[in-house]
Amino acid sequence: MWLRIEPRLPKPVYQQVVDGIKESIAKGVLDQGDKLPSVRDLAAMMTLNPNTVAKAYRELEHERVIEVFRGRGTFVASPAEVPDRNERIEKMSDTMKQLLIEAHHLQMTEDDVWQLMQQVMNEWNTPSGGAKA
Amino acid sequence: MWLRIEPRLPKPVYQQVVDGIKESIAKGVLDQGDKLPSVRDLAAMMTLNPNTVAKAYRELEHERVIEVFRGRGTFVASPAEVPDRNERIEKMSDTMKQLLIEAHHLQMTEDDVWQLMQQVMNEWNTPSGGAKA
DNA sequence: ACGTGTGTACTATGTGTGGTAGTACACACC
DNA sequence: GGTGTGTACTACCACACATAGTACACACGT
Repeated sequence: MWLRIEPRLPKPVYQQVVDGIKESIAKGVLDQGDKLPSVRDLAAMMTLNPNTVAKAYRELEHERVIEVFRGRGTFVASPAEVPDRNERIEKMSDTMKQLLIEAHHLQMTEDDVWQLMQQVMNEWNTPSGGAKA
Repeated sequence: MWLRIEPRLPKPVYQQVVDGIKESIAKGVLDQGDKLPSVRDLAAMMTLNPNTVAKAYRELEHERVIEVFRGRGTFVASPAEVPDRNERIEKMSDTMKQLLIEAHHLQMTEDDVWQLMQQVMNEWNTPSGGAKA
């Protein structure tokens, strides 16, 4: 299964579902048009409450990551206009700024940050689940 | 004042205090040995509860960002061994990975991410509060 | 027309975190 | 001994997260 949930982590479970599915899509494990498990099925598989999964699906639909067809199921959406794009890029900038502050307090130089970023990108492009089939 | 608190934001207030102080130090607005306002004073200034500020100070002390002297006050610590350094760098990596996923869903290329990072670093080094006095 | 599979909506309940309020204590310094 | 400091409590409220259970609305195959 492409999803792994850790109820212990501070990150809310529904958010882990959202992030997990987005990661699977970004990695190409899930592709445009692929059908996702039903709310009830995924809940059973992950031993979660259907409401929790439904909340995750709602969020993903709002971000236009998936498409929901009542009575038929939910599917990975085709890339299209993304809502709130500017706001979300702004939030990415804030996150990066936070990274710089944290780096400073870890006594890292900006070069160290670049290097770490490079490493993360490499690991991202390398692993088995890499590109689409 | 170097601190700005927005109780509306989803980020907990005490965390905003923590981050705000760490940012001020990283920017050089606060320097090694500088005295911070007392728990009660800062609470009054920011219209917060003393307990909330105390919680922030506790967290900052745990990270060795500040030093606390009972009865005397709290001061910006001198750079030294940082606790949990590896764990925190791991967390930075996770954050960067999340950034890459988010970027993908915003239809950004890796070059776009690099460029944004560059821009954030520039803005970080530029502004008025820049280097130490 | 009906049954099944789907997402959705609602109420209720329990738990944990965040925040405030108030009080009391412990220590350092003048 | 008084003042300024951080600390430790207890109590209370608000909110988000999660679960549980029930019911509804829509699509599709038969």
